[in-house]
Amino acid sequence: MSHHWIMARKKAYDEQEVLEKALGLFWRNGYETTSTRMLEKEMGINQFSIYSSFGNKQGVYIACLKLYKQRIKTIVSKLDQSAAPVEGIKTYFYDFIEFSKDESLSRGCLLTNAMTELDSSQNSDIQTEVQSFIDYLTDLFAKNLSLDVSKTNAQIQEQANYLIVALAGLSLASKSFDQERITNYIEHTFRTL
Amino acid sequence: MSHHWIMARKKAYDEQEVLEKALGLFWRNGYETTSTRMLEKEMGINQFSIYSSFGNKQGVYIACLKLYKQRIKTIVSKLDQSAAPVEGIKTYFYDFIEFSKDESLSRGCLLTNAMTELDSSQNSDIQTEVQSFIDYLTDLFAKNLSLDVSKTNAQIQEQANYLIVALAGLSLASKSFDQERITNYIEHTFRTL
DNA sequence: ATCTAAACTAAGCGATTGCTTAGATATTAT
DNA sequence: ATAATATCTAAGCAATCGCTTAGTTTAGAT
Repeated sequence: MSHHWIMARKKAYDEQEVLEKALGLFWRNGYETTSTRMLEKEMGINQFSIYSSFGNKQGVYIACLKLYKQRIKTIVSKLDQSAAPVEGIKTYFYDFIEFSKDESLSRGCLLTNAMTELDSSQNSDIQTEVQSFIDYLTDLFAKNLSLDVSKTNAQIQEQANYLIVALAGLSLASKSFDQERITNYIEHTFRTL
Repeated sequence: MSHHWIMARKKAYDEQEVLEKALGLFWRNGYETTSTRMLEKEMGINQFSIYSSFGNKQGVYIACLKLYKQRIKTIVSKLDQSAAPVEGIKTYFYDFIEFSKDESLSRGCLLTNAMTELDSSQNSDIQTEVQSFIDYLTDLFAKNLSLDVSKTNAQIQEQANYLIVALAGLSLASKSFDQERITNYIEHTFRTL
């Protein structure tokens, strides 16, 4: 019993590295449309390896959602550190558009896409993953809005709620409408704040 | 050649009637998730009948899109006939929420759902079907806004563009956010107009 | 009554889905 | 070297996909 056999062979791939590839695939195609064969091809590893690393298809997807959150942290923390009330959020909107751009068209937000595509009754793990980010971002919006000391708490909550819905809407709209309409939408959105 | 054999046996179902069932299914589940077996069960007719009436799965879907347009005409024509600038559109937003409600949660807009789910490069027939409605509705918005004679043409175009994006956003948001947040969003949306 | 053909039922088509498994290969501790 | 075992390849699993087809039933035209 004194001898234990740990690691008989090294993994030929880096889990984080192949996840990046999977993220790109899911982001472009959505969950259902992406098959395990496509994942296999894109990630460059065998199905066996995928399942041994992530359990199942949903496991890969959830790992991608977490990676996505990590990736978007760049612009989120920029918002977090902004000292400009309202303007910081507006900048986040534009940063988001840039962040989710793929060639000419946008892929939208992976989290919003997940929310739209997957039934809310099923896939509660995914739903939790999305909801927690929404709540977190709403709080950040509220925090930024409260930099304007003339606003009441009630106003702040109302405006933060408004903006998070507007952002979700923007995510969808950016996938179908042209840049001019999007810019017009953002500018109009912030006109009341 | 003088005799021609028209109709050897009557259809046991009404095409419009079974389409209503299919519409409900597609609206709840989306295109990909809805299988031909599910359609068979819901429509109450055999796959053979489905394919002989509508060609293929996409044929059923497109017929449903057209039926949907027909159904939503109730609230669209209400907007068309409205003499109240801005307020008529706001009413349309609320009417739309009511129209797409299923029990407690919304199913969103079938056309917007189609736009989101289906790749814009593929399914050009579907894309055309959706786009024509968007253009039509944008024109109606512009027409309503122009009831306010103090607005310039440029303003009208800008605001109509803003509102159509906001409506698409609302369609998505209504599927995930609670009624209070939705109401708050609509009220805020119309504050600048 | 008989012929013709559209509308039905039910079985089945090849392709693809998510996932597993048998067996070869590589790496580490003894 | 040898034994042990995690990781690989590649084939294959049952289930489901969109769609078709063979064969029966029903109805109108003669």
